[in-house]
Amino acid sequence: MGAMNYEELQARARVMKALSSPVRLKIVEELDKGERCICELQPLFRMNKSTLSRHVAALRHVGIVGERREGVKCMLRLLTPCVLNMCECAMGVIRAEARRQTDLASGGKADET
Amino acid sequence: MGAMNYEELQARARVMKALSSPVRLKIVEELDKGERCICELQPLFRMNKSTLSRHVAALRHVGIVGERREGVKCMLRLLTPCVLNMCECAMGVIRAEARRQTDLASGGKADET
DNA sequence: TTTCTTAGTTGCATAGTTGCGCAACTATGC
DNA sequence: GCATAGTTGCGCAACTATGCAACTAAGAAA
Repeated sequence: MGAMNYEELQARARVMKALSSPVRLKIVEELDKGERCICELQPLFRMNKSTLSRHVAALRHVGIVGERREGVKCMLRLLTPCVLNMCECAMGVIRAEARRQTDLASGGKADET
Repeated sequence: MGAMNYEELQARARVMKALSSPVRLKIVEELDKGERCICELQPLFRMNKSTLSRHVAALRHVGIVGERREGVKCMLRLLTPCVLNMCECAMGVIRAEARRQTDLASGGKADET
């Protein structure tokens, strides 16, 4: 991955930011199971529907989620299942850090994913 | 990747958040080339060293970056090169979205504005 | 030793951003 | 008309990014 200009870095940062909320990650996780409308997502969260709508909008805005109108509902789906890889990578970081903490406690050295 | 509890989602969100800034992404990009101290990173940004120090701290805090003291300097390095995969994934999302925009513009499928 | 220099961190103040609920709105269908 | 599904404007509280200045840490010089 070569040197990037600032616009590219910003674009990437926007994608990361869209995924930097547990609520939005949970939405992604749910949509991975299949299409859902917001009204189906709502019972999974105890928050105002306007707030949930904004979280979904954030994901739509960067192109992670797409919508298809079906009567009164907006059916949502993942446009880029690639984001699941990102989640896996994030887990890698978390596991590596956890390992480091453990190894620190038991005297050893740790590294890498 | 099975259903996750809220703590796991939060942990992932923290990793994403650490990468949700163009400055921090650039730091990661630079550290991918090899160890660097903050004083070597500084010329790449036109910001106060305290601000840069805080960006680095954010990356250290989630376990993306580690440090090794060498005299007066703190040599920084990527602990989890896995984050580069995340960046690649983010590029995938960006490219997919760009493609969608292009298809829309050239009178493709959807209606939209 | 003490002082000086370089590298980095931290407290504080400020400007800007985000997340949230509430209420009002649009849009679709009955 | 009414009901359901979503969006949007507004205001507030919490958080983030930033620069400045003061600080610590380590080595070099006097």
